[in-house]
Amino acid sequence: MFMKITISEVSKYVGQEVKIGVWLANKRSSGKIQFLQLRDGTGFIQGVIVKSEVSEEAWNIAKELTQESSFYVNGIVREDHRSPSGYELTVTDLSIIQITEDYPITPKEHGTEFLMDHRHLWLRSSRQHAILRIRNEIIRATYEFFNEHGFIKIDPPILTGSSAEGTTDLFHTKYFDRDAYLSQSGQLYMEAAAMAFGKVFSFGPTFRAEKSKTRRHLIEFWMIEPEMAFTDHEESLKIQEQYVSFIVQSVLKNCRMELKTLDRDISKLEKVQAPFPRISYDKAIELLKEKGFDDIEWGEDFGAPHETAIAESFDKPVFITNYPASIKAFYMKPDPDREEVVLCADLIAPEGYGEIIGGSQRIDDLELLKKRYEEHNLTDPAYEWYLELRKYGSVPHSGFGLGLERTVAWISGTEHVRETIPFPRLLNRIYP
RNA sequence: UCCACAGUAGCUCAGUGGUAGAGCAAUCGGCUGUUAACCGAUCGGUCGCAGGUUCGAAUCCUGCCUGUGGAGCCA
Repeated sequence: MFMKITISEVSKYVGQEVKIGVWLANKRSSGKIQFLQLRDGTGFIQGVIVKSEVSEEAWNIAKELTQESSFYVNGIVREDHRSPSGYELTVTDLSIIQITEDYPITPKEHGTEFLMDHRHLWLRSSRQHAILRIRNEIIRATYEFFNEHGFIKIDPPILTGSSAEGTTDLFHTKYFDRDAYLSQSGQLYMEAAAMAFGKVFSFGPTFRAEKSKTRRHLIEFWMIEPEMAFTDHEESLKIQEQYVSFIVQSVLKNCRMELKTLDRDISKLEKVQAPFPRISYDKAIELLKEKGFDDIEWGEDFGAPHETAIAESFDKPVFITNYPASIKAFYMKPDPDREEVVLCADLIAPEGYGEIIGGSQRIDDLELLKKRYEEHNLTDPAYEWYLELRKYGSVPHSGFGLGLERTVAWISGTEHVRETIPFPRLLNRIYP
């Protein structure tokens, strides 16, 4: 009886005969020898089958194998310098589970539309594997970091009775006889959670019904939203840079193979160590004018080309701090020394990947928050509970939101966020 | 919503007014170290849809549909 193992474990079984459940990724044959490119979800390995060394039956089965056919393979694990992974499997026997016919994704190049129509199969490719394993490592490191730093995970609702910030378009649905919306941010609920548990974080999906159509946008995406009581903006920035450094270093440590598969320039990631540079909104405007952006004026928000230009001046992620209050969310706390700007920061990733974090210190004064409600016409009684957080033991508190897919795109060096989530929801795509 | 570009074989593309093409995939055959293997053969078409111009349209014109990239908005 052979050990049933996975491809990820082969290094422990050199010289032994093992059994692996696999799919055929590709095959090259040469008359009396066949090279089977095998995958089992944990990795890839080449199986070599030689006609003179196996039964006629096994040889004929191997000849019938088509791309993505499923089968059990028996073989002896061998170290081999000719293999990219260092190991090969000398096949001794095969038993077919299913012969696949007409697998749509061939070893040749394909266009994005075709691949996205076959996303359920595209996930099997080595490149998609690498990206989604890096995504998994970032998620794993996120839990590790926040648990180590005394945060507890709190899950905000996905169905809400009103919008969080009143700015973006929400997905509308029915809640029995009433109106409801899919969450575009858990933040307001996380503020309530911070007043109950001190330091909290959420990790979940968010939904934006905006007609955004760029490489940085998804309709459904995942956010990590920490919220911290008794924490000012400065302390929040320190947590943010430590957190981002931690996930980058975790990926460097635990996803070497994946980064290599993706041909990622590792030296750029190695520089991502806290502290990160900071530039005020005022200074950023000056910097942009120096770089030839004559059209930008104080009080305007930055577009993607502006963010990229600012990020180019640094080799680490950079915080842009203290934006004008007029272009930021209603709940952000004004700078006590300068009422027209707020205590906030966006973290811009290097290499043109754009904003990955938006954060701020929140207004803790009841009267000021009421005033902001009026200015923003937030008369919906569904917001009443949020005001009460400032009525019963209000404390200084700060929080931020990190966009998972943009972070995965940056760290993995993936051009478009649609490849950083298993089944992307895009403006014109809800299939598969 | 706006701007630009694209739609021809299962896939990736060439063909820009005169007989519908190539590579890959698939099928059959050959090859004992292949790395997107290679070699030979076979199979493969509503040229996005509708209308118009023309002796003749994949090709020119109009409208529509679908997609891609970007803008705005945002993470």
